[in-house]
Amino acid sequence: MTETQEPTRRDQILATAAELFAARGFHGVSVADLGAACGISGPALYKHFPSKQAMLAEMLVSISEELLAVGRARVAEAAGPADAVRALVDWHVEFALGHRPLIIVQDRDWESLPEQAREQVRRLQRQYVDLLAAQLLAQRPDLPRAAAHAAAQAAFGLLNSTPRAGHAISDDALRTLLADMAVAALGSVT
Amino acid sequence: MTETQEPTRRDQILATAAELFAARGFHGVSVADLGAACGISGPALYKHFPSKQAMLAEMLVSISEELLAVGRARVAEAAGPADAVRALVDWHVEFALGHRPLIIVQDRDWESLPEQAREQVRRLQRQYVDLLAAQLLAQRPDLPRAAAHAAAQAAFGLLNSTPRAGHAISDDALRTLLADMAVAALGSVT
DNA sequence: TGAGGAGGTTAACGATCATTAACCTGGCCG
DNA sequence: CGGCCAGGTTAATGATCGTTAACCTCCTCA
Repeated sequence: MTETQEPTRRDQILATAAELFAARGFHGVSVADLGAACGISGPALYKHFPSKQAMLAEMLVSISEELLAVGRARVAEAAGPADAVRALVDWHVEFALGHRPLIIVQDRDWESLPEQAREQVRRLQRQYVDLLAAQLLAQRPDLPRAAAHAAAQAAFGLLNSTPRAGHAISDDALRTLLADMAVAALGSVT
Repeated sequence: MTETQEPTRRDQILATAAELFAARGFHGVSVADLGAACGISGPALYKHFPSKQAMLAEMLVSISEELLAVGRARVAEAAGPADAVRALVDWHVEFALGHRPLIIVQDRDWESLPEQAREQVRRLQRQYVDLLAAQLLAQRPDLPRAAAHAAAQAAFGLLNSTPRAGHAISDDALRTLLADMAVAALGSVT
Protein backbone atom coordinates (compact mmCIF):
# COMPACT_ATOMS: atom_id res chain seq x y z
CA MET A 1 0.00 0.00 0.00
CA THR A 2 2.78 2.44 0.92
CA GLU A 3 5.19 1.09 -1.68
CA THR A 4 6.64 3.60 -4.12
CA GLN A 5 4.79 3.67 -7.42
CA GLU A 6 6.89 2.88 -10.46
CA PRO A 7 7.12 5.94 -12.70
CA THR A 8 4.27 5.99 -15.18
CA ARG A 9 4.60 6.97 -18.81
CA ARG A 10 3.09 10.37 -18.08
CA ASP A 11 5.84 11.01 -15.53
CA GLN A 12 8.56 10.16 -18.01
CA ILE A 13 7.04 12.56 -20.51
CA LEU A 14 6.79 15.28 -17.90
CA ALA A 15 10.41 14.74 -16.91
CA THR A 16 11.74 15.07 -20.44
CA ALA A 17 9.40 17.98 -21.06
CA ALA A 18 10.83 19.73 -18.01
CA GLU A 19 14.34 19.29 -19.35
CA LEU A 20 13.46 20.58 -22.79
CA PHE A 21 11.45 23.51 -21.46
CA ALA A 22 14.31 24.40 -19.14
CA ALA A 23 16.83 24.28 -21.94
CA ARG A 24 14.93 26.13 -24.67
CA GLY A 25 11.87 27.69 -23.03
CA PHE A 26 8.24 26.64 -23.28
CA HIS A 27 7.71 28.39 -26.60
CA GLY A 28 11.03 27.16 -27.88
CA VAL A 29 9.95 23.52 -27.79
CA SER A 30 7.42 22.24 -30.30
CA VAL A 31 5.24 19.24 -29.58
CA ALA A 32 7.06 17.49 -32.39
CA ASP A 33 10.39 18.13 -30.65
CA LEU A 34 9.00 16.94 -27.38
CA GLY A 35 7.50 13.82 -28.88
CA ALA A 36 10.78 13.00 -30.61
CA ALA A 37 12.65 13.37 -27.32
CA CYS A 38 10.21 10.87 -25.79
CA GLY A 39 10.73 8.35 -28.57
CA ILE A 40 7.23 8.82 -29.96
CA SER A 41 6.19 11.50 -32.32
CA GLY A 42 4.19 14.67 -32.06
CA PRO A 43 0.48 14.09 -31.78
CA ALA A 44 0.94 10.91 -29.73
CA LEU A 45 1.41 13.16 -26.73
CA TYR A 46 -2.30 13.96 -26.91
CA LYS A 47 -3.04 10.40 -25.78
CA HIS A 48 -1.54 11.40 -22.42
CA PHE A 49 -2.27 15.11 -22.07
CA PRO A 50 -5.08 17.27 -23.42
CA SER A 51 -2.71 20.02 -24.51
CA LYS A 52 0.84 21.32 -24.35
CA GLN A 53 -0.19 23.92 -21.78
CA ALA A 54 -1.67 21.17 -19.63
CA MET A 55 1.76 19.55 -19.37
CA LEU A 56 3.25 22.80 -18.15
CA ALA A 57 0.38 23.26 -15.74
CA GLU A 58 0.69 19.80 -14.29
CA MET A 59 4.39 20.08 -13.63
CA LEU A 60 4.25 23.56 -12.16
CA VAL A 61 1.21 22.99 -9.96
CA SER A 62 2.62 19.77 -8.58
CA ILE A 63 6.02 21.24 -7.68
CA SER A 64 4.42 24.32 -6.14
CA GLU A 65 2.23 22.06 -4.03
CA GLU A 66 5.15 19.92 -2.97
CA LEU A 67 7.32 22.89 -2.04
CA LEU A 68 4.53 24.33 0.08
CA ALA A 69 3.46 21.09 1.73
CA VAL A 70 6.95 20.02 2.73
CA GLY A 71 7.82 23.58 3.71
CA ARG A 72 4.88 23.63 6.09
CA ALA A 73 5.89 20.28 7.54
CA ARG A 74 9.44 21.46 8.14
CA VAL A 75 8.22 24.60 9.87
CA ALA A 76 5.90 22.52 12.06
CA GLU A 77 8.81 20.32 13.15
CA ALA A 78 11.09 23.27 13.91
CA ALA A 79 11.96 24.27 17.47
CA GLY A 80 11.65 28.01 16.87
CA PRO A 81 11.77 30.71 14.19
CA ALA A 82 15.53 30.55 13.67
CA ASP A 83 15.31 26.79 13.33
CA ALA A 84 12.41 27.14 10.93
CA VAL A 85 14.32 29.57 8.71
CA ARG A 86 17.21 27.18 8.50
CA ALA A 87 14.87 24.26 7.77
CA LEU A 88 13.09 26.13 4.99
CA VAL A 89 16.36 27.18 3.39
CA ASP A 90 17.73 23.66 3.58
CA TRP A 91 14.55 22.21 2.11
CA HIS A 92 14.52 24.65 -0.75
CA VAL A 93 18.13 24.19 -1.71
CA GLU A 94 17.74 20.43 -1.48
CA PHE A 95 14.74 20.56 -3.80
CA ALA A 96 16.33 23.03 -6.20
CA LEU A 97 19.45 20.92 -6.59
CA GLY A 98 17.38 17.79 -7.12
CA HIS A 99 15.02 19.33 -9.65
CA ARG A 100 17.00 21.96 -11.51
CA PRO A 101 14.90 21.93 -14.67
CA LEU A 102 11.67 22.41 -12.76
CA ILE A 103 13.08 25.38 -10.88
CA ILE A 104 14.17 27.01 -14.12
CA VAL A 105 10.81 26.43 -15.78
CA GLN A 106 8.90 27.59 -12.74
CA ASP A 107 10.38 31.02 -12.64
CA ARG A 108 10.86 31.54 -16.35
CA ASP A 109 7.75 30.10 -17.98
CA TRP A 110 4.95 30.47 -15.46
CA GLU A 111 3.44 33.22 -17.58
CA SER A 112 2.75 30.71 -20.33
CA LEU A 113 0.29 28.88 -18.12
CA PRO A 114 -3.43 28.99 -18.87
CA GLU A 115 -5.23 31.56 -16.75
CA GLN A 116 -6.61 29.20 -14.12
CA ALA A 117 -3.39 27.32 -13.47
CA ARG A 118 -1.42 30.56 -13.44
CA GLU A 119 -3.54 31.90 -10.61
CA GLN A 120 -3.20 28.64 -8.73
CA VAL A 121 0.57 28.62 -9.03
CA ARG A 122 0.80 32.26 -8.04
CA ARG A 123 -1.27 31.63 -4.96
CA LEU A 124 0.83 28.62 -3.95
CA GLN A 125 4.06 30.49 -4.52
CA ARG A 126 2.83 33.43 -2.50
CA GLN A 127 1.91 31.15 0.39
CA TYR A 128 5.32 29.56 0.16
CA VAL A 129 7.13 32.90 0.33
CA ASP A 130 4.85 33.96 3.18
CA LEU A 131 5.89 30.87 5.08
CA LEU A 132 9.44 32.20 5.24
CA ALA A 133 8.33 35.78 5.77
CA ALA A 134 6.26 34.73 8.77
CA GLN A 135 9.31 33.20 10.43
CA LEU A 136 11.24 36.43 9.93
CA LEU A 137 8.40 38.35 11.52
CA ALA A 138 8.34 35.93 14.42
CA GLN A 139 12.00 36.68 15.00
CA ARG A 140 11.70 40.45 14.63
CA PRO A 141 8.16 41.56 15.44
CA ASP A 142 8.83 45.20 14.52
CA LEU A 143 9.87 44.36 10.95
CA PRO A 144 7.44 45.78 8.38
CA ARG A 145 5.49 43.05 6.64
CA ALA A 146 6.49 44.32 3.20
CA ALA A 147 10.15 44.16 4.15
CA ALA A 148 9.81 40.61 5.43
CA HIS A 149 8.10 39.58 2.23
CA ALA A 150 10.73 41.25 0.05
CA ALA A 151 13.53 39.66 2.05
CA ALA A 152 11.99 36.22 1.72
CA GLN A 153 11.58 36.70 -2.00
CA ALA A 154 15.19 37.83 -2.31
CA ALA A 155 16.37 34.74 -0.45
CA PHE A 156 14.53 32.49 -2.87
CA GLY A 157 15.99 34.49 -5.72
CA LEU A 158 19.42 33.65 -4.37
CA LEU A 159 18.60 29.97 -3.97
CA ASN A 160 17.03 29.75 -7.41
CA SER A 161 20.22 30.94 -9.05
CA THR A 162 21.38 27.39 -8.39
CA PRO A 163 20.21 25.57 -11.46
CA ARG A 164 21.72 28.08 -13.87
CA ALA A 165 25.15 27.55 -12.37
CA GLY A 166 27.71 25.54 -14.27
CA HIS A 167 28.88 22.25 -12.86
CA ALA A 168 32.31 23.44 -11.85
CA ILE A 169 31.40 22.96 -8.20
CA SER A 170 30.16 19.82 -6.47
CA ASP A 171 26.54 19.58 -5.40
CA ASP A 172 27.52 19.16 -1.77
CA ALA A 173 29.72 22.23 -1.76
CA LEU A 174 27.05 24.22 -3.59
CA ARG A 175 24.37 23.07 -1.17
CA THR A 176 26.12 24.39 1.93
CA LEU A 177 27.42 27.49 0.16
CA LEU A 178 23.96 28.57 -0.91
CA ALA A 179 22.25 27.64 2.34
CA ASP A 180 24.81 29.59 4.37
CA MET A 181 24.54 32.58 2.08
CA ALA A 182 20.76 32.60 2.30
CA VAL A 183 20.75 32.30 6.08
CA ALA A 184 23.33 35.07 6.38
CA ALA A 185 21.32 37.29 4.03
CA LEU A 186 18.14 36.73 6.01
CA GLY A 187 20.02 37.31 9.25
CA SER A 188 21.04 40.76 8.09
CA VAL A 189 17.45 41.95 7.88
CA THR A 190 16.66 44.18 10.84
CA MET B 1 29.59 68.07 -27.55
CA THR B 2 29.03 66.40 -24.22
CA GLU B 3 25.37 67.42 -24.02
CA THR B 4 22.88 64.62 -23.45
CA GLN B 5 21.25 63.42 -26.64
CA GLU B 6 17.49 63.70 -26.73
CA PRO B 7 15.98 60.22 -26.85
CA THR B 8 15.61 59.11 -30.43
CA ARG B 9 12.63 57.24 -31.83
CA ARG B 10 14.56 54.00 -31.69
CA ASP B 11 15.12 54.46 -27.98
CA GLN B 12 11.43 54.99 -27.35
CA ILE B 13 10.63 51.82 -29.26
CA LEU B 14 13.25 49.89 -27.32
CA ALA B 15 11.86 51.19 -24.03
CA THR B 16 8.29 50.13 -24.76
CA ALA B 17 9.57 46.84 -26.20
CA ALA B 18 11.41 46.20 -22.94
CA GLU B 19 8.24 46.76 -20.97
CA LEU B 20 6.16 44.50 -23.18
CA PHE B 21 8.80 41.77 -23.27
CA ALA B 22 9.12 41.95 -19.50
CA ALA B 23 5.37 41.68 -19.03
CA ARG B 24 4.56 38.92 -21.50
CA GLY B 25 7.85 37.45 -22.65
CA PHE B 26 9.63 37.85 -25.99
CA HIS B 27 7.53 35.22 -27.72
CA GLY B 28 4.39 36.54 -26.07
CA VAL B 29 4.60 39.87 -27.87
CA SER B 30 3.90 40.05 -31.59
CA VAL B 31 5.35 42.80 -33.76
CA ALA B 32 1.78 43.97 -34.27
CA ASP B 33 1.33 44.31 -30.50
CA LEU B 34 4.60 46.12 -30.19
CA GLY B 35 3.84 48.47 -33.03
CA ALA B 36 0.44 49.27 -31.55
CA ALA B 37 2.03 50.05 -28.19
CA CYS B 38 4.33 52.50 -29.99
CA GLY B 39 1.45 54.22 -31.76
CA ILE B 40 2.44 52.89 -35.16
CA SER B 41 1.52 49.58 -36.55
CA GLY B 42 3.31 46.32 -37.13
CA PRO B 43 5.63 46.39 -40.11
CA ALA B 44 6.55 50.05 -39.54
CA LEU B 45 9.01 48.78 -36.94
CA TYR B 46 11.13 47.44 -39.78
CA LYS B 47 11.96 51.03 -40.72
CA HIS B 48 13.92 51.19 -37.46
CA PHE B 49 15.16 47.66 -36.86
CA PRO B 50 16.00 44.83 -39.24
CA SER B 51 14.12 42.24 -37.18
CA LYS B 52 12.37 41.57 -33.92
CA GLN B 53 15.37 39.64 -32.67
CA ALA B 54 17.58 42.62 -33.45
CA MET B 55 15.57 44.72 -31.00
CA LEU B 56 16.12 42.17 -28.28
CA ALA B 57 19.80 41.95 -29.16
CA GLU B 58 20.31 45.69 -29.07
CA MET B 59 18.72 46.12 -25.67
CA LEU B 60 20.46 43.17 -24.06
CA VAL B 61 23.90 43.87 -25.47
CA SER B 62 23.74 47.51 -24.45
CA ILE B 63 22.70 46.83 -20.87
CA SER B 64 25.27 44.07 -20.52
CA GLU B 65 27.93 46.48 -21.73
CA GLU B 66 26.78 49.22 -19.39
CA LEU B 67 26.68 46.92 -16.37
CA LEU B 68 30.20 45.73 -17.08
CA ALA B 69 31.69 49.13 -17.92
CA VAL B 70 30.31 50.89 -14.87
CA GLY B 71 31.08 47.88 -12.72
CA ARG B 72 34.72 48.06 -13.78
CA ALA B 73 34.82 51.77 -13.09
CA ARG B 74 33.42 51.32 -9.60
CA VAL B 75 35.96 48.63 -8.84
CA ALA B 76 38.77 50.86 -10.07
CA GLU B 77 37.65 53.66 -7.75
CA ALA B 78 37.34 51.36 -4.73
CA ALA B 79 39.83 51.49 -1.86
CA GLY B 80 40.06 47.72 -1.42
CA PRO B 81 38.22 44.43 -2.04
CA ALA B 82 35.59 44.98 0.65
CA ASP B 83 34.92 48.44 -0.70
CA ALA B 84 34.73 47.05 -4.24
CA VAL B 85 32.19 44.42 -3.23
CA ARG B 86 29.99 47.06 -1.65
CA ALA B 87 30.36 49.30 -4.69
CA LEU B 88 29.43 46.53 -7.12
CA VAL B 89 26.39 45.55 -5.07
CA ASP B 90 25.25 49.15 -4.81
CA TRP B 91 25.72 49.71 -8.52
CA HIS B 92 23.77 46.59 -9.44
CA VAL B 93 20.84 47.29 -7.17
CA GLU B 94 20.73 50.88 -8.37
CA PHE B 95 20.65 49.72 -11.97
CA ALA B 96 18.13 46.95 -11.32
CA LEU B 97 15.71 49.29 -9.59
CA GLY B 98 16.04 51.85 -12.35
CA HIS B 99 15.63 49.37 -15.20
CA ARG B 100 13.34 46.65 -13.92
CA PRO B 101 12.02 45.57 -17.31
CA LEU B 102 15.50 45.15 -18.73
CA ILE B 103 16.58 43.01 -15.81
CA ILE B 104 13.58 40.75 -16.24
CA VAL B 105 14.13 40.39 -19.97
CA GLN B 106 17.83 39.82 -19.56
CA ASP B 107 17.52 36.78 -17.42
CA ARG B 108 14.30 35.37 -18.88
CA ASP B 109 14.64 35.88 -22.64
CA TRP B 110 18.34 35.81 -23.43
CA GLU B 111 17.90 32.39 -25.03
CA SER B 112 15.75 33.97 -27.72
CA LEU B 113 18.73 35.94 -29.00
CA PRO B 114 20.30 35.11 -32.35
CA GLU B 115 23.41 33.00 -31.97
CA GLN B 116 25.98 35.75 -32.30
CA ALA B 117 24.35 38.17 -29.87
CA ARG B 118 23.70 35.36 -27.42
CA GLU B 119 27.39 34.54 -27.24
CA GLN B 120 28.27 38.20 -26.84
CA VAL B 121 25.81 38.67 -23.97
CA ARG B 122 26.98 35.48 -22.32
CA ARG B 123 30.56 36.64 -22.47
CA LEU B 124 29.73 40.06 -21.06
CA GLN B 125 27.64 38.55 -18.27
CA ARG B 126 30.40 36.15 -17.40
CA GLN B 127 32.93 38.95 -17.21
CA TYR B 128 30.54 40.89 -15.00
CA VAL B 129 30.10 38.00 -12.58
CA ASP B 130 33.85 37.44 -12.62
CA LEU B 131 34.33 41.04 -11.58
CA LEU B 132 32.60 40.30 -8.30
CA ALA B 133 34.16 36.86 -7.94
CA ALA B 134 37.61 38.39 -8.30
CA GLN B 135 36.97 40.71 -5.36
CA LEU B 136 35.90 37.77 -3.23
CA LEU B 137 39.10 35.98 -4.15
CA ALA B 138 41.13 39.06 -3.29
CA GLN B 139 39.56 39.02 0.16
CA ARG B 140 39.97 35.28 0.72
CA PRO B 141 42.84 33.92 -1.37
CA ASP B 142 42.22 30.31 -0.36
CA LEU B 143 38.64 30.30 -1.65
CA PRO B 144 38.19 27.92 -4.60
CA ARG B 145 37.53 29.77 -7.83
CA ALA B 146 34.37 27.79 -8.52
CA ALA B 147 32.98 28.69 -5.10
CA ALA B 148 33.72 32.38 -5.65
CA HIS B 149 32.01 32.26 -8.99
CA ALA B 150 28.96 30.45 -7.61
CA ALA B 151 28.72 32.89 -4.70
CA ALA B 152 28.86 35.89 -7.03
CA GLN B 153 26.18 34.37 -9.24
CA ALA B 154 24.00 33.71 -6.21
CA ALA B 155 24.37 37.31 -5.07
CA PHE B 156 23.20 38.57 -8.45
CA GLY B 157 20.32 36.10 -8.28
CA LEU B 158 19.31 37.73 -5.01
CA LEU B 159 19.58 41.24 -6.45
CA ASN B 160 17.71 40.31 -9.61
CA SER B 161 14.70 39.19 -7.59
CA THR B 162 14.06 42.93 -7.26
CA PRO B 163 12.02 43.66 -10.34
CA ARG B 164 9.57 40.86 -9.73
CA ALA B 165 8.70 42.26 -6.29
CA GLY B 166 5.42 44.00 -5.80
CA HIS B 167 5.39 47.69 -5.00
CA ALA B 168 4.37 47.32 -1.38
CA ILE B 169 7.78 48.59 -0.30
CA SER B 170 9.46 51.86 -1.23
CA ASP B 171 12.38 51.87 -3.63
CA ASP B 172 14.66 53.37 -1.02
CA ALA B 173 13.83 50.74 1.57
CA LEU B 174 14.19 47.99 -1.01
CA ARG B 175 17.52 49.36 -2.18
CA THR B 176 19.17 49.19 1.23
CA LEU B 177 17.44 45.94 2.16
CA LEU B 178 18.74 44.14 -0.90
CA ALA B 179 22.19 45.65 -0.78
CA ASP B 180 22.62 44.70 2.88
CA MET B 181 21.35 41.19 2.25
CA ALA B 182 23.72 40.71 -0.67
CA VAL B 183 26.71 41.99 1.25
CA ALA B 184 25.85 39.78 4.22
CA ALA B 185 25.44 36.76 1.96
CA LEU B 186 28.81 37.39 0.32
CA GLY B 187 30.39 37.95 3.71
CA SER B 188 29.34 34.50 4.83
CA VAL B 189 31.42 32.79 2.15
CA THR B 190 34.54 31.36 3.66
C1' DT C 1 -12.34 -16.23 -30.66
C1' DG C 2 -13.11 -11.83 -31.06
C1' DA C 3 -14.43 -7.16 -29.43
C1' DG C 4 -12.50 -3.18 -27.68
C1' DG C 5 -9.59 0.06 -25.88
C1' DA C 6 -4.88 1.93 -25.15
C1' DG C 7 -1.49 3.97 -27.53
C1' DG C 8 0.77 4.60 -31.92
C1' DT C 9 1.02 6.50 -36.88
C1' DT C 10 0.72 10.06 -40.83
C1' DA C 11 -1.87 13.67 -43.10
C1' DA C 12 -4.56 17.75 -42.97
C1' DC C 13 -6.34 22.12 -40.91
C1' DG C 14 -6.39 26.63 -39.13
C1' DA C 15 -4.22 30.19 -36.63
C1' DT C 16 -0.56 33.02 -35.71
C1' DC C 17 3.47 35.47 -36.90
C1' DA C 18 7.60 37.55 -38.70
C1' DT C 19 8.76 39.41 -42.71
C1' DT C 20 8.31 41.47 -47.44
C1' DA C 21 5.93 44.04 -51.22
C1' DA C 22 3.78 47.79 -52.99
C1' DC C 23 2.22 51.97 -52.29
C1' DC C 24 1.42 56.63 -50.13
C1' DT C 25 2.76 61.29 -48.11
C1' DG C 26 4.71 65.26 -46.36
C1' DG C 27 8.83 67.95 -45.44
C1' DC C 28 13.58 69.30 -46.82
C1' DC C 29 17.02 70.85 -50.08
C1' DG C 30 19.02 72.14 -54.83
C1' DC D 1 9.28 74.18 -58.36
C1' DG D 2 10.41 69.45 -57.97
C1' DG D 3 12.41 65.33 -56.63
C1' DC D 4 13.69 62.34 -52.96
C1' DC D 5 13.63 60.03 -48.88
C1' DA D 6 12.27 59.06 -44.10
C1' DG D 7 8.70 56.96 -42.19
C1' DG D 8 4.07 55.48 -42.52
C1' DT D 9 0.15 52.43 -44.47
C1' DT D 10 -2.32 47.85 -45.81
C1' DA D 11 -2.13 43.41 -48.17
C1' DA D 12 0.23 39.22 -49.23
C1' DT D 13 3.56 35.44 -48.26
C1' DG D 14 5.57 31.56 -46.22
C1' DA D 15 6.80 29.10 -42.28
C1' DT D 16 5.79 27.13 -37.95
C1' DC D 17 2.93 25.12 -34.75
C1' DG D 18 -0.82 23.27 -31.87
C1' DT D 19 -4.40 20.46 -32.56
C1' DT D 20 -7.64 17.20 -34.84
C1' DA D 21 -8.92 13.34 -38.03
C1' DA D 22 -8.59 8.98 -39.67
C1' DC D 23 -6.57 4.95 -39.42
C1' DC D 24 -3.75 0.96 -37.63
C1' DT D 25 -2.14 -2.69 -34.25
C1' DC D 26 -1.46 -5.09 -30.47
C1' DC D 27 -2.88 -6.82 -25.84
C1' DT D 28 -6.45 -8.09 -22.68
C1' DC D 29 -10.14 -10.55 -21.21
C1' DA D 30 -15.09 -12.29 -21.22
